[in-house]
Amino acid sequence: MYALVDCNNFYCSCERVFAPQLEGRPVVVLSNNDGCAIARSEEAKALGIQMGTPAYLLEAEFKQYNVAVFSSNYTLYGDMSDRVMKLLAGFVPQVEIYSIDEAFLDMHDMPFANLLELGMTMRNTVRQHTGIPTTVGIAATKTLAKMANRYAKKTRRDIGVFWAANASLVQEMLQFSEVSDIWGIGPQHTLFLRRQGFRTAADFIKAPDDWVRTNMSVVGLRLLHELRGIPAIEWELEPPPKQHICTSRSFGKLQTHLADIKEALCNFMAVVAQKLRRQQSAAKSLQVFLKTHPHRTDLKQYNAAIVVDINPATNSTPELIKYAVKGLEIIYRPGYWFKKCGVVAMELVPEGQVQQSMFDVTDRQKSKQVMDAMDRINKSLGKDTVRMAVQGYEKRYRLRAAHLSPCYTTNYEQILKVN
DNA sequence: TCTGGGGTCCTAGGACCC
DNA sequence: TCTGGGGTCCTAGGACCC
Repeated sequence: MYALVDCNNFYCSCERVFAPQLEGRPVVVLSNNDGCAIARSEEAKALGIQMGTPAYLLEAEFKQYNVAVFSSNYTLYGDMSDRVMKLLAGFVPQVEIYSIDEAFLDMHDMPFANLLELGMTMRNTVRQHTGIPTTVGIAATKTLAKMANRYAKKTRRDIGVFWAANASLVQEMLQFSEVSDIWGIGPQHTLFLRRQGFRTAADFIKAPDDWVRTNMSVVGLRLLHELRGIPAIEWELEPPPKQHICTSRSFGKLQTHLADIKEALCNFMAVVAQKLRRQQSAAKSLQVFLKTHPHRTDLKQYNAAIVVDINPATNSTPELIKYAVKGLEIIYRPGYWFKKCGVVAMELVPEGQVQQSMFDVTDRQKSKQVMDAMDRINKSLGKDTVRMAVQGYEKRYRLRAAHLSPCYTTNYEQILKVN
């Protein structure tokens, strides 16, 4: 058996933990740059506020219904997530952290008769220790556990747990779930399956293997098996090293000058470099890209990207910044208003196995020590304590974040005060 | 009068996830 | 004025090799 535990309206719930006066009030959390709604409390969902709606279209509604609006505060959500995951890990032998607000739990060695009770205990504990409400779905495979979780939300609101404990409960859940509700079935396959006459998951599991293989590839076939109760998706207990690492942002205001864009790009490059070091990888190439604003049809458009080879592979911030700037200078064109730029580290290799170049004059050992020291300082004293001069301090490009909450749990200056 | 077969690697594009 | 960001996996087709 597998359990899928997920945090209800996670970002909104995090904001509410530290602002309990918001209980009962609609809460919305906006994406980066305060662009669109990405998390909604139950009250906000009831108002009909859809996931992904641009914030500017919601302004009147926010005012009318006294919605509490927040910019996204990933530092806070990340820390709250760690706390939830640590608690869950105390209950079962294995936990796979699937996303910031979800985890698969290995229930195979747990006392079978009590799984529902176990689910409720976990849920209560997480709620009590972190303030975050969760929902638990328990079933024979990961895909069914996902479905059980959704089913719990729809039909077991009171206890917040659903266990597909026997064939008739599984069938009940499959019949309730539309094909579009299945984890792994997106808009394209939904359309296709509906046209073929499949409406619910219960319909879909009757489809012949060959037909599914032909029309939906091995991914679809795996899914089919999972829905029939045969596990086909492996545990992924520690995340494999990433194959690409990207950082990109929209600018708070459109930018046109190379110097400003360069400053932004250097900051993004520094973030990527740090992520590379954290997973002990080095990059053999970089992609740098730059875009104008696609929705501003009144302005000239220009989108460009370039791949820059790196030799030898590196994860040193100053070295990577040199390559990124080189790429930017090639693709940059004056006279445009740019909305976004970014950098992707590609062809990642383990940092210990970097092929040395004969002509390399850099002292790699020393450079690594400098980066280690920088990462340690930034970890203990806050990010960006030590930075490259080119990263600048102006941040003219910076994101809009007009409704940011304090970092209650990670910054002493911003800790909650109780009077 | 006529042009094999089998394999690998790379890339672009599609689909999906949170 | 105004629409996020960061990933994965799979497949088909082309280039190339022997």
